[in-house]
Amino acid sequence: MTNPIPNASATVPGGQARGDATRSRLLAAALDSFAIRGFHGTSTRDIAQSAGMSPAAVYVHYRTKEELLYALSAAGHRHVLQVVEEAAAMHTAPADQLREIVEQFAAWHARFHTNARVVQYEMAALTEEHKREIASLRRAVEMRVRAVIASGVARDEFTVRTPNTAALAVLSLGIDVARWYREDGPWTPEEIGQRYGDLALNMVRSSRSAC
Amino acid sequence: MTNPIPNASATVPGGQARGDATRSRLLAAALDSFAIRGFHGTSTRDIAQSAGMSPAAVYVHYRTKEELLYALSAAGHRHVLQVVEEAAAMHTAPADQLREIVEQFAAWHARFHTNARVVQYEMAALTEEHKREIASLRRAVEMRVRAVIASGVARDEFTVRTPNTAALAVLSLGIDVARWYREDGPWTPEEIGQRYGDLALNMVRSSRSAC
DNA sequence: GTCTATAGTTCGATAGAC
DNA sequence: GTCTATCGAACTATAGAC
Repeated sequence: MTNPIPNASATVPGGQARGDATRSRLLAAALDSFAIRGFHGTSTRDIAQSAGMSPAAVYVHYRTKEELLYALSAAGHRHVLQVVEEAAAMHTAPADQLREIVEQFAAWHARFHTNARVVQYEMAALTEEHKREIASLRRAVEMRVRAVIASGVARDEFTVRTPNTAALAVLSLGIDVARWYREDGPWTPEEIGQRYGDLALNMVRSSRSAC
Repeated sequence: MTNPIPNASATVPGGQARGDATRSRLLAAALDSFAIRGFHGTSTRDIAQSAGMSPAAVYVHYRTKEELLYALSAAGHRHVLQVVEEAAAMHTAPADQLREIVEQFAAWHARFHTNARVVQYEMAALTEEHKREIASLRRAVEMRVRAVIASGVARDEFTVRTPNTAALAVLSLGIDVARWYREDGPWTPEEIGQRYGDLALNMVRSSRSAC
């Protein structure tokens, strides 16, 4: 799995390679600050200093601070949607699909927790137009999870009585990982994914109804 | 259930009643702004204007903007801990206790979603000392949920293999309500509580193991 | 306890040299 | 594309009159 932030060093030689590398450094610096202090708690001077350049140099690459946030939010949202789509495509049985989706979704929020914090908690700082664009990516993720749960219910493999609420709930499990995850914590992203995948399957298969 | 923000109108006549009423107005104004724009996205001028006073008048009642945040965060945390303790005390069977806790916890995050947002997403803006004090209240909530799940596992009423992860997960369900809840949404806080209570019970009683 | 006025700092963003 | 220098606005918080 690749990093959600496009890296200039992966682009073809020549062309915009050097400029792209600087943009990547800026994105990485902004991501760290936004994740720790939030968009409004971060100054453009903070970002410039982390990226090793003057405050003015930032504006050669991004016209506003919000544009930096948008680039990070969009890249993260597109990446997480791709991860969810690929997880669903790996299986045909709804139970396998749901487990895989939750596993990858939760692991993503741990592995890329700084980007995940920006994705999940800084949407309010986007311009209205950017907010709308991001919202459609989020809708796509939710619809994918709803479809998997609905198909499991239709096949009588899931017994949950409120499938759309269950979709929201399994997404909440993964999203909240971005809030509490610490790199020096006791679990790896993969372990978190596995445990949450199990719990999510339990959620949609009520023990009462199944017995 | 009372409001998490202490209201001056409930205090005895005389004494600090008038001053308390002004403090309550300030707290309410700060809460609204912090919930929508975040601590760093809110200026003391915003708060003063919402409360109908001059920017300078704020400082008669609170010495810093952070002190306002701390008052809101502490009141919210103390309230949610009380709600969880009372929910646990209502029952003796772990299944009933867990359902009641999750029901009340999730409903609280919907009913008091502005306070919940401050409680869950603005901790980083507190001073180190205030952060430590709040952290101990949060620990108390988590330990209470862990104890209920552990007792259900000990009695073979719950079959979950990772009880502490399950405790974290059921709390995540409730906490994330603060992020997505809208007052004009399709569900009442009570409905959310009931549905999430069901889902949480499913989580700790794996259908596979039970059958 | 409220106000007007403002000190002193920091903010986002720009100008212009190299 | 980077820098130094800075503009104009907004910020937290305080001073002092009433």
